[in-house]
Amino acid sequence: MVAAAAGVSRATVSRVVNASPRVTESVVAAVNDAIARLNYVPNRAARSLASRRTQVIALVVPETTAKLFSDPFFASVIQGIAMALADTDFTLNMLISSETRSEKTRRYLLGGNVDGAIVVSHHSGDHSYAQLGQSLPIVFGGRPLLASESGSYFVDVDNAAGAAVATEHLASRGSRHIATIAGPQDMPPGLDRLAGWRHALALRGLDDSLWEVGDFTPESGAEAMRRLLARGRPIDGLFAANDQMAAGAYSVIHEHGLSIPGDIRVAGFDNNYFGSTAVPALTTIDQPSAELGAKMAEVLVKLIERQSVERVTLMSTRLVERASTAP
Amino acid sequence: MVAAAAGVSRATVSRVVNASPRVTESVVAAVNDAIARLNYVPNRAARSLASRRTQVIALVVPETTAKLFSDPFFASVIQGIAMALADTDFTLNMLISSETRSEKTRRYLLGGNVDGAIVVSHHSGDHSYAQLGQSLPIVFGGRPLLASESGSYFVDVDNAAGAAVATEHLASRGSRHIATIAGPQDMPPGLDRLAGWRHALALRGLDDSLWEVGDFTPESGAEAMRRLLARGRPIDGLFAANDQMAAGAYSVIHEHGLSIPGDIRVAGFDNNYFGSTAVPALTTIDQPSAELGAKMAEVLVKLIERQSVERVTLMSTRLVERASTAP
DNA sequence: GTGAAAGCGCTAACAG
DNA sequence: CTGTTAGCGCTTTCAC
Repeated sequence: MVAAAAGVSRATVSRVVNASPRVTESVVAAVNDAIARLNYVPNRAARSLASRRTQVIALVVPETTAKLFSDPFFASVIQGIAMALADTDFTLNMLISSETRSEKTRRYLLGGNVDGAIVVSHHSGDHSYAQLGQSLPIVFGGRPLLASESGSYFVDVDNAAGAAVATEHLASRGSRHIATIAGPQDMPPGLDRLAGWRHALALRGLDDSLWEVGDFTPESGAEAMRRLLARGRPIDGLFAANDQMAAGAYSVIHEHGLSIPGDIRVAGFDNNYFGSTAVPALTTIDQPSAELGAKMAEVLVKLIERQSVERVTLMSTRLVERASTAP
Repeated sequence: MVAAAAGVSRATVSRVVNASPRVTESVVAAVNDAIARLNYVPNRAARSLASRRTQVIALVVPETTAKLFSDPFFASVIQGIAMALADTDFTLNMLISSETRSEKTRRYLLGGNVDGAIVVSHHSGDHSYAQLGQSLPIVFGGRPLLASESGSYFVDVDNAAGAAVATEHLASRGSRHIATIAGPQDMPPGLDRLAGWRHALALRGLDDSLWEVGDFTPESGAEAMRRLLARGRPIDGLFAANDQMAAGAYSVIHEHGLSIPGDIRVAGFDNNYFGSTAVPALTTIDQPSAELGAKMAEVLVKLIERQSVERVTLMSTRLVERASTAP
């Protein structure tokens, strides 16, 4: 180790690099100076081999969700993770784990190649990696679908609260027959946003039977809207569980010669450009996606460093009012 | 190394793991069996320390492009990289490198922490990391802006050809006064798409003075369209250098009481949902984004393994015809 | 507070 | 073809 040419031993240099408290100040300065001068960069491999810590965090992305990236929300979450980690000594290792290789992923994770993992999936309820949580620090994006897996650490957005806010907003603007296009009922966001809609209607004493299920795609939103209108009952408000489905619903509403917000006020959830570029611009619920990712990274790092952390972190949402719910 | 309990030496196990050709078949079988039985996973750190190869590839993302992820094109490129790498033993390490830390990134890359790097940026012409190419295998996404940096390896989409195809398509549908909203003229895609538009018009002997520059955002597209219309000259065709700007132009065209494609046929570039969700749906040029990423990974891996590769790889585009250019 | 010595788990010559 | 012998560059007891 050349830096030892700073007049000290390799061990001391190591201490300085690792910010050990028990090193004389003058020595620290001398070593740091030498490090800068020699352009020294510690070798990660050697370091982890000796310390038995890898400084690597895995980002597990179930491949069935190859579309993951095409969803701006997740892209943003991942960005948040990357940004948060950039301030630490941890490195991000993306694992696209297809179903056929999930066993391989599992072994890789347990093989001492990473210090912890972040699991992000469209099927965020899928905590099938939850069991690993006992052998390796893991943080999930999204609450588990099953209560039985509630032992895991996770960061989630408060879906129910957000949905309730959007619904109440529609009501406050005057809508009385508020329908919803819910997400898949086997995914927590699908369930929770429907529950939030119900909750808000209950508080107002409004009817909560006007709901159809979609799969978060624009097409499914259009179909669901078609089914809702086919019921022949009055509808003057719509809460779509995401902006994509709201966009799909838009086209059907227009097809039927109805206007937004004139005949039907519409609110979505996610705040992405499906909503912002729609005409009229869509009122929606904004999720702090990058912050969510950053929080996941933060929780994981604490977990790895054995600091105490909450098992559950819920991030709050924000209503973004736009033309689609004008009074 | 427990697997040595398969009756052979550590060295032999190593050979089997690394698929060395000179090992007796029966021995290979025995070792593999033991590996499976003992659930053995090689330690990456030890491996790279000994072999002096890290099996890590850096994905460098200049942070000035924090919006990088919000662009579906790049998200898809990154996905392609990740997918391609999943089939190899290489691991992806994302580096969000802010300007202030670019020196740190540089040192990290040269510090023996990675075997190679992929640089992806909005300012794809920025090959400021190009110099590193001499000490470390590097592949860039997008051609360099300066010819002087042409020594680097890069994978790019054939922007000029795509733009020409879109423009010729407008002409073939009957447009004779074809304008363009170009991208920034300090970015290769901005330059090349403008050049492609010019080229196509030249072949037809059409006027090529109708152009304005935008910055790839919808807002800039709207402003550019406003300026184009303000010229007071006839326009019956528009090629926007990306779908976002085309979307921006849409609103201005409609504001002016003009119809698409009735009065003006419009074509974009990128094929993302700005175009597919626009009304009428936008004819555009599709880029094989995921394949582009995959190709970058492939080229880099070959470079690392000292196989021969082309310095330049151009991927071809595809015209996606939609309502905005109906005859 | 600092140095010396002993590995971390694996690969890479070099002999056999 | 396979075993032996050395390290890879760093952290970490354990003395001093």
